[in-house]
Amino acid sequence: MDTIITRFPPSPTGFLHVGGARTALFNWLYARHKKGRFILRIEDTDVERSTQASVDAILESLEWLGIDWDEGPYFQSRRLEIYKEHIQKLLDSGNAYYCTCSHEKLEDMRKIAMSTGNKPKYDGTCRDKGLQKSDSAVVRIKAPLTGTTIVHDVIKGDIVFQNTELDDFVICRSDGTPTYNLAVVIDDITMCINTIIRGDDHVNNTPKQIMLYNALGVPLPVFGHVPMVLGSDKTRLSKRHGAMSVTEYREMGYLPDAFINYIARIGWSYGDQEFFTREELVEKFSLENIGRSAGVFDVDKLLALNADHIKITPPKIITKHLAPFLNKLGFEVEEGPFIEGVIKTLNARSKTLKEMAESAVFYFKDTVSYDQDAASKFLISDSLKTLNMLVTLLESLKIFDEKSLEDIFLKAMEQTGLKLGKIAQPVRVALTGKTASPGIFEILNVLGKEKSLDRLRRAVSFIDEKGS
RNA sequence: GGUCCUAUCGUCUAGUGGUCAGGACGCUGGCCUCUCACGCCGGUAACACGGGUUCGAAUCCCGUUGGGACCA
Repeated sequence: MDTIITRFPPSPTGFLHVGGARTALFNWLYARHKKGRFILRIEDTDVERSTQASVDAILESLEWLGIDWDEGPYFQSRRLEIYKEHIQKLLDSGNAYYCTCSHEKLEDMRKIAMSTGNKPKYDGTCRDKGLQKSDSAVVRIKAPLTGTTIVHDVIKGDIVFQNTELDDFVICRSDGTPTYNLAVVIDDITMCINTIIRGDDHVNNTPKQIMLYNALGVPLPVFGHVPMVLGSDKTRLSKRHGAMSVTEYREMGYLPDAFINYIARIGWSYGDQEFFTREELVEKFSLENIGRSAGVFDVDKLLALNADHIKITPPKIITKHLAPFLNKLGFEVEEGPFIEGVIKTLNARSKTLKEMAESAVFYFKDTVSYDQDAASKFLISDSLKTLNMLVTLLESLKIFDEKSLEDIFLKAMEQTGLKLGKIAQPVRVALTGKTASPGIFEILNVLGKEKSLDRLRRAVSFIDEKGS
């Protein structure tokens, strides 16, 4: 079998959005699964709206998602000569012709067609005139007048279009620039793309493109149109549905692997499986399992998947992703056992990295700030005796690990006759300032003897001061 | 308006003529427990509608309705 070659061709007119990311992902997954090639092409023929900033944003997003490309990025704006060459070929072979119909004439044509209830399409005035090139001439394709054009879609099945619905569309404007469909087809042909997976907003372009392949005498690629990703109200995803740019998801604290896991599962499935690592996605992806109907983007589900990925991702890797969030809160992160220990106490408790960073703050602060309610409830004179006892017991502790810490608390329970529940809360507030936190043995262990003792002593003096 | 696509719990989906219509998220009851979580056990909830085809349809066909996209 031939090498599978797929591509992702974004227009640099904005950031990479969720739908585009999924299209890129599907093409990438398919290429990787088939050990083929994945090509990135920037469709920047719309000079007015294309910006370098958008190109940068798109590349940055793809990199974050871990979608790498084997060729490119190619830029359409630098390929004008190639398009011209092929347009000339079409002209030479009689499959295209020059047309000098004016805008006004075209407009009239459209109005008449509409008023008589017909389709607004070019009537073929110049089709057989054999016109030569001139300043105001555009180039039109000579479309078949009868019959049907069938799109053999691997996802949707055969889609039949009546050729009478199509017309001699323009492939080259009077200024010599190619139109969208022409440029796409020439690019796909010259880049040897044999599998085109794209959003189903492109299905109506496909018959036109097939006509171009036929006119050029080039075999058709495999087409697959994936259904759209919609917002919660089932309309096209837009700002009012929340974040659209994939970089926003990075900023909200999602792991790239969780994000691709989630977007892959909109429209694609593998039996009952919900959770996939990147490797599993590559291994199990197939075009056959892409569904036919549009899917709604559900943040809750993304969140749940993110929590699952955070749970199973090794702390060392989480460190890299978490660091920027901690930095933003004003803390420097040093790779190593401390931060990894912190992560181990928090990874089952965090749905996002942002949330994890916020929960980790108490580990980094030199002096913990007590929540008012927590302090007034637990840092009270009743707790003084236990707190002091724990300080003494901890001071004498040689080996500071979770096991011996637990023994210490057992001892304190015996001596005070209190249950762990009673003892734990004041300690928790002393250590974290809050009533909700990871387990106290874990925290003590991560903090280490000195910091732990500091915090307990400070709680003691806090109570003393308050009492006097 | 025309063309095209589409229709299983609120959401993502499994299902390919015979299943108590399964899973996940959400919501919810309980267990576990040093708090909060995690985890575990249970519950809630769907085949859009109407005709066919068939001994039998979520599954096949045709309409209707709904949703979406594209073109203008």
